[in-house]
Amino acid sequence: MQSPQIPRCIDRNRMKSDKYHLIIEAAITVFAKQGYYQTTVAQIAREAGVADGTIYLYFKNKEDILLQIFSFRAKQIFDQFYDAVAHCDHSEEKLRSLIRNQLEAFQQDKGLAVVFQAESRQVRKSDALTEQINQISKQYRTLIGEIVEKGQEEGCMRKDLYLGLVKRFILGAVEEVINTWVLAGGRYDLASMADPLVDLYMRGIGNPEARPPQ
Amino acid sequence: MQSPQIPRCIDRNRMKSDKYHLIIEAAITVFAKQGYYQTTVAQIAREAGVADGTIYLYFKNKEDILLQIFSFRAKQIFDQFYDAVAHCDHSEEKLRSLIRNQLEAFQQDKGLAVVFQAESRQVRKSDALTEQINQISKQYRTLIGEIVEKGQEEGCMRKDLYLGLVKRFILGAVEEVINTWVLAGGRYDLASMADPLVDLYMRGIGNPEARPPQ
Amino acid sequence: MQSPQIPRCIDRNRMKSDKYHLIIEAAITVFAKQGYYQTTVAQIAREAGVADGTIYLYFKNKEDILLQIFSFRAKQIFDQFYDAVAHCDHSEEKLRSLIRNQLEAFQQDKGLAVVFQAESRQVRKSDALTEQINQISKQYRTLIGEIVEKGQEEGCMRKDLYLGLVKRFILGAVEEVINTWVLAGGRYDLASMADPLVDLYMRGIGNPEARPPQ
Amino acid sequence: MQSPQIPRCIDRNRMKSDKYHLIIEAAITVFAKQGYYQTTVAQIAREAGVADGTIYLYFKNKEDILLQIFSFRAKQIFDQFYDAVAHCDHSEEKLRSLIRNQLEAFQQDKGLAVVFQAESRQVRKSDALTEQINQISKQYRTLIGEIVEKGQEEGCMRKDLYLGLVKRFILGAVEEVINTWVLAGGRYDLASMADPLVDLYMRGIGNPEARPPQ
DNA sequence: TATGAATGAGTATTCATTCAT
DNA sequence: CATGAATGAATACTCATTCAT
Repeated sequence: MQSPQIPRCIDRNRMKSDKYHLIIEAAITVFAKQGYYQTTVAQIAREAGVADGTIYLYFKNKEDILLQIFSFRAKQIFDQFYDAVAHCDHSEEKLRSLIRNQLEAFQQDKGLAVVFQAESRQVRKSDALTEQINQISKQYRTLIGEIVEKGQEEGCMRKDLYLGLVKRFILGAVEEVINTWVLAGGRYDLASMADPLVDLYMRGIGNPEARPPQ
Repeated sequence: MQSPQIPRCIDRNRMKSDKYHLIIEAAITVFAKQGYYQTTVAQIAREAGVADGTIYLYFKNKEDILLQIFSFRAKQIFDQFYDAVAHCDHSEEKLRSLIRNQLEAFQQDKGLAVVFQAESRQVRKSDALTEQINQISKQYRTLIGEIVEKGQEEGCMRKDLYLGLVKRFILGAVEEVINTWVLAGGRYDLASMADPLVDLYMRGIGNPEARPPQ
Repeated sequence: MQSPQIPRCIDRNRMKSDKYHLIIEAAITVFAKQGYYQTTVAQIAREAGVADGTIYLYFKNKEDILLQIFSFRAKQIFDQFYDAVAHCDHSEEKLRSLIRNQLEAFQQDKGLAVVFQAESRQVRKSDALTEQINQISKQYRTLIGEIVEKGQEEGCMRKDLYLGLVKRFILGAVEEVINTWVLAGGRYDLASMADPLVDLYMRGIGNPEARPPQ
Repeated sequence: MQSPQIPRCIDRNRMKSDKYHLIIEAAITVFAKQGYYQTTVAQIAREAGVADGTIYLYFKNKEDILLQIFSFRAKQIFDQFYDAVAHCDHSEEKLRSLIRNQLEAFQQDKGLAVVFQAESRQVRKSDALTEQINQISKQYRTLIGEIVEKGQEEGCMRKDLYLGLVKRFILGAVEEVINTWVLAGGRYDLASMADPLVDLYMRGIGNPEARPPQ
């Protein structure tokens, strides 16, 4: 489950004390509190309990820390999503599982959620970072797209849908739900919103009784 | 082109030469391109064609420029929304009008859209700014809430809805649609997505045929 | 005599108070005392009586200061050499005038002499700097070469000379004389060594009496 | 603290594997390429194939490496000079031998030549280093002085010479010849310049035919 | 001895802000 | 009002040196 991609680190027991993760976690904490640009490298170092210079043994520069957060931690999370989706048969179940997993993941690591929400929208800090972010969200959208297409095959989802829009529709709503939770200080149960949200995805807000069956 | 609502400014002749708007527009342009923190005051000044020091005759500091963008320009826009909504009878029409207006507004001023998308998610630059942003989005959510409640009264919207979630559901989706358009470089017609999007809001992605009528 | 090449500076009266020269002189002083690498930009600023940031209004970076010293100040000096040489008829007089001028110039600005001696030998700080230094010394060697060739025509200098070696022979000796003077703290009259040195150039150290006239 | 005078080390087997020389040679190589201040201790360590910390088992600090290069390697070389001079009878031969030896020595170790040329001119890195450099060049000048004085006794050198100037005259010329060779990338035969150079020392560039015999 | 991860003091450079003109 | 030269506090990053292993 844990990150096998860490450079020059094989021993699983050492991993927890590894400075790399210490710094990553510290950075998430401070980025979440103050934002990337408002955070100094010295603050990350202090939070991690290491010297300023130590950070540069594990990261190329300040931006690289953010890049690693996105590439390493995000991948960890999105792998979970894939697993969760794979274990469901029905496409509506897949969607429900995906949304619940996403809400749970962010609920478990609020700091990471904050960093994602805040920094991924920022304009290009660098090409590498932009690309990383784009790649992640593209993967996510692809996953949603696959679920919807499967749902159309199964007949439980409408066939007259512009897929690109559906993806944004789903992604945007769940992100806003997370965002609101983040801005509220994470004080309520985020995961419990999965089912009502999926209900909205599926049925919308319109009242079918009021509509003449077309 | 020039903003008629400047407080403490009555003389229309002076207004055109007013540096205030020049700087606001320049700031939006540069913030949109580079983000708030990556932008220097000198860049804004150059873009506006004024001296660095001149900016401090109109704005308290760099952050105040962003604050003014949110408070002044945003209010301008959201006033339009209110008007648009007020001219519709039916609540679904109100929602449709709101979404279309929002997409049109951002399509007309892509720079502003970018700044909104990017900077409003950033954690506290200052209390004043955070408050400003919160106030705007609260107003917007209130507007949506009113529309939905009216729709429930009219019977065209489901009554079994958690209103807080519906607001995020609508807001998140439209923002993501805008965001995608921004990231794509604003190269397609954004406003045309209003109707399909509202259709998704109303009907969701589920296929009612496949559901046993409950 | 004064630098007409200063950017955006036409008024000759303002020139003396110009920060550019203030910083150049300060840098020469501090570089001379401590060497380029041992000198901090803050020290130059303090010596010049300006703020640290002011330096970057006139110079691209620390290295650019050294580059300007070489390109601007050195050219000033070498122009003098050309003048001095041009005013002499006889080639031995030209050589004598050149050497005396060089010794006088460095005597008048010991700091500059020190910087030249110390930093011009250093390996490539940058391509621009290396090129600048090479260009200067090449000009100087060309000047010497012309004098020697003229001397050969006039018959007062030997014709069986490898010109490249002669240049180094002359240049090296005078530089070493300057260098010794610098290391001795500049406490004796440098210019007075011109005539004895040229005597050595012309006659060498050998005793012609002891030689069988060939 | 360790090993200041390696030459006295008798055990030949230890010497070859001795890290001390490995590091000295590595340092010369890297100093030659980049200059003292531009070189990091880590680079020397990598070039020597040892760990960074190992260097501090053999040298007090970075500067001590340079000090050792000057004191240890330079002495090695200047001992050769003494030998070479001692084996000549005639003082002109001594001078010739000295110059040829110097050129040969530097030709054989271009790196060392570069380091000498570049770093010895630098202003005080430390008192110990300055003193070391001064001592070496003083020894060299003393040697030259002795040769010249002997030449005066023998009658083959002029007696009307200011000895201090003669020393600089000889030293400067040969150093410039070396310097030029270094800057040219060491691509031609340096040692072959010894005889023409000594010819210049002895006879100068003047044409005795043109001079009225005094 | 040998290692190399960790340290943290030191520095070049940027940039929001001021103020004399 | 307008300017833009000057300021100097703030900060990312480097690298000589140490020390636990």
